[in-house]
Amino acid sequence: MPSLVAVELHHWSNSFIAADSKRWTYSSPASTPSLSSPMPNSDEARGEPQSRLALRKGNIKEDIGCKKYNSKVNNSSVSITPSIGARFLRHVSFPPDPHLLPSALKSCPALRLAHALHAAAVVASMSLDPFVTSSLLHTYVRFGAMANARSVLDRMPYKSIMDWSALIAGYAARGDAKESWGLLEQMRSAGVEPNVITWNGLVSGLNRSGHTWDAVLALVKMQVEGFLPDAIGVSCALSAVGDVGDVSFGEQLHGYAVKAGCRLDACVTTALIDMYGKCGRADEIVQVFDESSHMDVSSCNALVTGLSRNAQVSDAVSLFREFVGQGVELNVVSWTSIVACCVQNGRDLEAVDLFREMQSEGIEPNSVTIPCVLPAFANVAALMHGRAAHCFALRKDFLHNIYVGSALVDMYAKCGRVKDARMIFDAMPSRNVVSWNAMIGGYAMHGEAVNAVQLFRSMQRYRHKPDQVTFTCVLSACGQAGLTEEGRRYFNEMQHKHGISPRMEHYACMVTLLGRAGKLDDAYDIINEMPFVPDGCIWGSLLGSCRLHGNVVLAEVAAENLFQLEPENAGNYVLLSNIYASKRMWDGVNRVRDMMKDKGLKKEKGCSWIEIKNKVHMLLAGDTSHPMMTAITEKLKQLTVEMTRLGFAPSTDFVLHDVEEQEKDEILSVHSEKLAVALGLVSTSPGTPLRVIKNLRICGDCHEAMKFISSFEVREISVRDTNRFHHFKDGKCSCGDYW
DNA sequence: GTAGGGTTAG
Repeated sequence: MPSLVAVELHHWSNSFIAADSKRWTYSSPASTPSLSSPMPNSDEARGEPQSRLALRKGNIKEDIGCKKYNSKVNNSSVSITPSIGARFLRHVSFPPDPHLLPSALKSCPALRLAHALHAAAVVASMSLDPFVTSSLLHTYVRFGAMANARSVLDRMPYKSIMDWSALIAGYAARGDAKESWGLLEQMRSAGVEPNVITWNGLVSGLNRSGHTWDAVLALVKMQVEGFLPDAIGVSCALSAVGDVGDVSFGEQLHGYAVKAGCRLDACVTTALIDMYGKCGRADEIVQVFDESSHMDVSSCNALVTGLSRNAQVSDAVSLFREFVGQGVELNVVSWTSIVACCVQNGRDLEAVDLFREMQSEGIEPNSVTIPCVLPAFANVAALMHGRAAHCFALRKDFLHNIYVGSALVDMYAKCGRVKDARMIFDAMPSRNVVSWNAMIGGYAMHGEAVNAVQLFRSMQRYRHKPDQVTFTCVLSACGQAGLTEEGRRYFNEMQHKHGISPRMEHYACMVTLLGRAGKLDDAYDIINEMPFVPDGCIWGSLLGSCRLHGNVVLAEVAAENLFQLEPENAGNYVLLSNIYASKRMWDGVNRVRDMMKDKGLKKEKGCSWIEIKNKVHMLLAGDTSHPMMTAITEKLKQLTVEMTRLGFAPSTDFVLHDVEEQEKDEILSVHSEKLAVALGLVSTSPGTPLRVIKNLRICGDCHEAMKFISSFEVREISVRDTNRFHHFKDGKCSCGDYW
């Protein structure tokens, strides 16, 4: 019977919410008579968009969108009205039965439905039934509606230890440490003795809400008050200690766990590995793992992540392979961990391969996997893979997740689809500094400086605090758009208004910004004022600006510094030589030529920026007469034949998506691209013409294309224009790439 | 008929 209620509720809640969204979203709570005292709620009362309500569904951790979240407790109010209760009762087939309501609440999928059930209970005079109230309280805690939960508890004639504990854990998990401690006291004064579970709930909640020190202190206090922390409390505290990075406290907890006999508990092992990994103790994590008695998948995952954190990427990957070979039942966390490990260490193609392998193993990605793998798609400009991830996220209702949204914005921007990025950005129900940075950076990356600056202003209007990344994007955008004075102002505001000390990249942006505007002396002053030794990017930027404005004196200063920092970089010498040549200072040209000879450096083919630029322009413009185009077209034909032979067909979703984007006349080329990208990722290595194909069609920025060209035409190259500087070696971009 | 604490992936 309860399961039938659950099915009906689920069905009913969907239609109720769909039909009633306007009313729930926009109606003023004050306009409806209140049955009980104002019942606090959140989004409706604030008039926030309905999509935000989706946050309340299901797993709170997942919905808030972060592992350890810190969200404010709701204190606004909405009324539980008799009309809602009555409407609810008219809609369902079951009677308002005190035996059924708890079951209904147990399977309740949305907060507003819980409100309706609450209203129905009040209408049917069951709101004081102990089972009903207890269920209501736990349901409200589940949805994070703490003020609702509190109000229920206050009215409960009998408050059990479970009720108190749930509320305390709920407040702690929502970041309201003060309220949880207060409740603990109230609980005591009400004559209920807290137990280990109450304490553990407090420790766990504080840890999850990011109040890491509070969590550790709670564990200490628990012990002082005579409760012996068990495996659960120790695991939570270890997790908190890892975030704080206090390894000595972690070691004490380790010792305690041994004494208390819970060291070999699987969760303690995992938490210990995690803690040592976060504290940079790579040796300890292996030892703790080796000591554990059985192969626990969580410990395996923690080990992989721990090694990854400590820059032992190859070890992490080979260990993962060993686990696969040993038949360890790896789960979605395991696969996400290894994908994240590769992405974070610049192994994008390996990450993409592992992601595909994960899918072929039948492991479905979740809302953490998607933002982990998206940067890999973004970095190799695999737009179609990115879109597939977008479609998947849409189907799985992950788009409200702030990590998923931000990663999609970043992916679309890096793949040259700035408008798509903006669409995702605008639809995000909530944003954090990462989301803003992704969008502002996306604009800056594609030269849309005005949009970048405008968005930066809106960010401030929304009272979101910019960080150092935001300013890198904004300063770079200002430099590109020639907004010199504005850039200067932001550089000052960054330090004096926002308290952010400029880093190397901010100085590089300023040197570029001033240099480009012809204020070379100011640029030089900035370099001299820097609190650290300028790197090659800084001097390179100045040298580039000197080329632009024909300033030989400063060019010589910049070049001298650059030659010391990068003695083997032929591009620097060539640039100085070009500056001399533009002034017809042939002595200077000869001097540089001699220097290059002495060092055994040659002006390699393809070394000059102009040559590269011309090639990129030809490619991007789709110049079919270019010899490389013939090779690409030929390769594409081969791939298409091969794909057809292997029985691959382009996904309908993609085609429809493209049609919607009014790219009808490009459908054929999009098809080809998909085939090429798909097969390219299956069976080819980086540096094949496939990258050009992708860049050619989908990447508005020539950055990736340059990277590609340099990877197979010359071994080392330094490319600078007035906006950016790139140093390529063996196909890798090693400096000046702040994105 | 309800109900309290668990580690690891972004």
